[in-house]
Amino acid sequence: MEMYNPKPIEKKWQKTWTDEKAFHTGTDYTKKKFYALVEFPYPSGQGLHVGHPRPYTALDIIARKRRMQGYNVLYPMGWDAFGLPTENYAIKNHIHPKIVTKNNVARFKGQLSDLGYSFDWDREVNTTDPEYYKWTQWIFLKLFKKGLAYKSEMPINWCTGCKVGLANEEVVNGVCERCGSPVVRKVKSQWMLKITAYADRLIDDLDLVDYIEKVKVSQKNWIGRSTGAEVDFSIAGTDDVLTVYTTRPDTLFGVTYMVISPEHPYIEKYKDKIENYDEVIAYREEAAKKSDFERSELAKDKTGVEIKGLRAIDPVNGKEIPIWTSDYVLMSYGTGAIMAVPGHDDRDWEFAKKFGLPIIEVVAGGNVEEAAFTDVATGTLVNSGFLTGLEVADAKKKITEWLEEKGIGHSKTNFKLRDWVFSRQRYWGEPIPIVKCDKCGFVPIPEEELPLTLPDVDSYMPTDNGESPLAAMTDWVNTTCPCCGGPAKRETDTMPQWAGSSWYYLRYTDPHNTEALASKEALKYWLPVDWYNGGMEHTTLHLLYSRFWHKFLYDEGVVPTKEPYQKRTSHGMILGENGEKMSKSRGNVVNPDDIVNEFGADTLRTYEMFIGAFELSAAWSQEGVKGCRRFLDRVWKLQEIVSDARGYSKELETKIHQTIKKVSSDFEALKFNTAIAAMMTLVNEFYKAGSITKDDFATLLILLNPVAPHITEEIWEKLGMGGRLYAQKWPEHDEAKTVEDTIEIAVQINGKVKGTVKVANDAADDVVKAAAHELPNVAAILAEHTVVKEIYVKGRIVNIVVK
RNA sequence: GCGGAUAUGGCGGAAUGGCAGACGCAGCAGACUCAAAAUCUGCCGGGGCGACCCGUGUGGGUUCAAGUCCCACUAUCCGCACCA
Repeated sequence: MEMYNPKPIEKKWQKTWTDEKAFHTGTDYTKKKFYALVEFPYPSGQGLHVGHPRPYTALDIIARKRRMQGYNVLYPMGWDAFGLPTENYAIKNHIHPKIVTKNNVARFKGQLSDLGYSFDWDREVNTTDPEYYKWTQWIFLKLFKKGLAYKSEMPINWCTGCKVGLANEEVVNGVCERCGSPVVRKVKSQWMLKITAYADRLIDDLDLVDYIEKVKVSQKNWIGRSTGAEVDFSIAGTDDVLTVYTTRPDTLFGVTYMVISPEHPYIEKYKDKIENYDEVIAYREEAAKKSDFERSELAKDKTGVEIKGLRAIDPVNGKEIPIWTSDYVLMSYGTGAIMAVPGHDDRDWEFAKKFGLPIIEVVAGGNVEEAAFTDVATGTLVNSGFLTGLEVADAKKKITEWLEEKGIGHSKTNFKLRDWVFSRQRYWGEPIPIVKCDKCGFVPIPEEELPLTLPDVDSYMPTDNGESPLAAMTDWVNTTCPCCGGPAKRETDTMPQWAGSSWYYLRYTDPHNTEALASKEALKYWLPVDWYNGGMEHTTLHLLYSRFWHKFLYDEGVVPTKEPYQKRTSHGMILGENGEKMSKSRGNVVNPDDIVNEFGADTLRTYEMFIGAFELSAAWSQEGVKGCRRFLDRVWKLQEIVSDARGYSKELETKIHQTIKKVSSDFEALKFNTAIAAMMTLVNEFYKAGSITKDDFATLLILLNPVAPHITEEIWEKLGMGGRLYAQKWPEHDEAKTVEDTIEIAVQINGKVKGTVKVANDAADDVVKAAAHELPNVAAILAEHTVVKEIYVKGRIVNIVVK
């Protein structure tokens, strides 16, 4: 028999599957459906990385299994192709991003094709295709018309050297990654999407879906819903109040100072009253150099400046307290001002200690001289006037009622979630379909004019003043107002990469539709996505943004479901051989092409699934790859022992049924490593038996087919099994046949294993116990001790407690 | 800082509270070979001649029984809103 040679086999079957339209998604909407989705890749210049095949293979296994189970399966693939790296590459090499993208996509597609995935390539989408982004723009217009897209002054990272806005990632330790110049925050008018309007539903509707728990937790934490109160503090000598948000209104009697963000408008408003204005402004300029992230870190050194000349009055006791400014208070959360309760908040405590501000205990239970006491479950109020003696929860309720009665505060739900900054001063993104007219303001372009295509430009560099490269295209920018017909200018910012990926799963259901983003029938049939797998790194933002858009489209009557994804799972990263993240600079990147060339695609697929627990990161091992190739070689050579009868019959039948059961359930639980281990064990058993029947082999081939589709299809054909393997029915196990005739029971004395006994699987309890007592070393111990207790766990263990 | 996760042989990892180390890699020994590779067979956590003893990051606890449950630590990794 010839040796297993994967290359021609894989090419042959990839071509056959394409010719036979084996994985073409049907449009018979009466058939039961299954929509499997993996995150579409960003087609980078580096080509495919061995991290990509992990999730793709996992859901390819599920998709292939579902087809064998009789489902109409949608398993699509596409390209999330707008983005910074392509644009930066284009700038550097003077190649149009369109061309760069086209080349990268071709490379990625070729590499993916070599891996034998069952994608329906007729449904390929590309976010940079005007026929695609036409609908991205259409969704934006809908949002705009509903008042969910608005302009606001937001800071950007501004490189003082390159004179361009930078992505957070391009800012390293406060300086520009490229030129090393300091980066400062510069305020710019930007498009925002009002995701906060959906904050409650984005949390509450998590009850409707089956996401792995840590994904739900990360969504909830990101949204960060908290309930507390807004409280007005009068400013001494003015009619004004300083409003703060607090989750601990119960600690109002413990307020010893207030802190406002360096950007707080009162600094300008009370410029004349502030005695040390210059010092305050100098501090603000210093703070502007730090990111929110750096600012909110619990740094050992808190910084801040007292605002002299401005004092606040605590509404509960009329005490006058100082107002400070510090960069740990962010303008972007709450009201940009806090009441400081150093006795019961860690950051306030640090600050008070550093600047010698008083600390008052108002909740008993800790030692506020040592540390802030923040436990809300056990504390009782002290030194708190009418709140003294109450539990924290009751005090919160009572003080909130009191504040509302007096008209100086009210309960308030707050979210950490902020509105979505939707503008980018970049070329390679979807143009925002808005024009600005001096008379009419911001005017949406008419829907029938979509797509608003990106004009070709020669230079993709942002302009010196921080505008998008599109701003330099005067022919394109100058237009007429769709409303009044007068002169108007186009919006020159583009959308972020998140835009295209927020709705791509909808387009797959009907990718060539020219009338709508997808037909009602297609959406009704295919939604929701049954199973969406992606990286943990996308489980907060991408998932949140696409859920937000979906909910909006649901409100608009465009989609029929409240949630886009019924089930969400996540995979771990593939690390380099040294256990570090794979990267060019570390020199530990493994290219899947090399593995396919040397061992074959089936080996790569098998290894990626065998490497470890799917949800955990795993280090690559070239030696481990060899082991998987060896396994496939052994499967191939099973052809030599096929005969009319099995070597041993009953035991092998039991093993086969156990394997069907385990592989079927392990695939569903994403436990591919143990499923493959079980198939390896079965192959070992086949060899031990010496001979197997065609049917035995057929069962193994079907089970292994989703993992290693080419080799199994080839053997299927060579054995003359009839038809195509991909079109076979998934096997069912017979529960009765999974039970072994005799079982081994461990025998323990005081929890220590002393030996095992073999008994019939239906042996009565006392028979098993008697057998256990007869074990020589057990009998010896029993002769010298008294039995206190004896436990028999059926089919597992006997534990005899003696003294 | 905030949020999430992880820790088991030389390595990747397995184990509904019930025989720790399945399966694979590496290693060792043997078979085949002039030889090597490949393949096949056996061994393979540590200590001890042995009966046995020790062993799942650390320290406590619950239980007849703990890698698994509880409490307190330690270390490492990932994300943090303009990377995707």
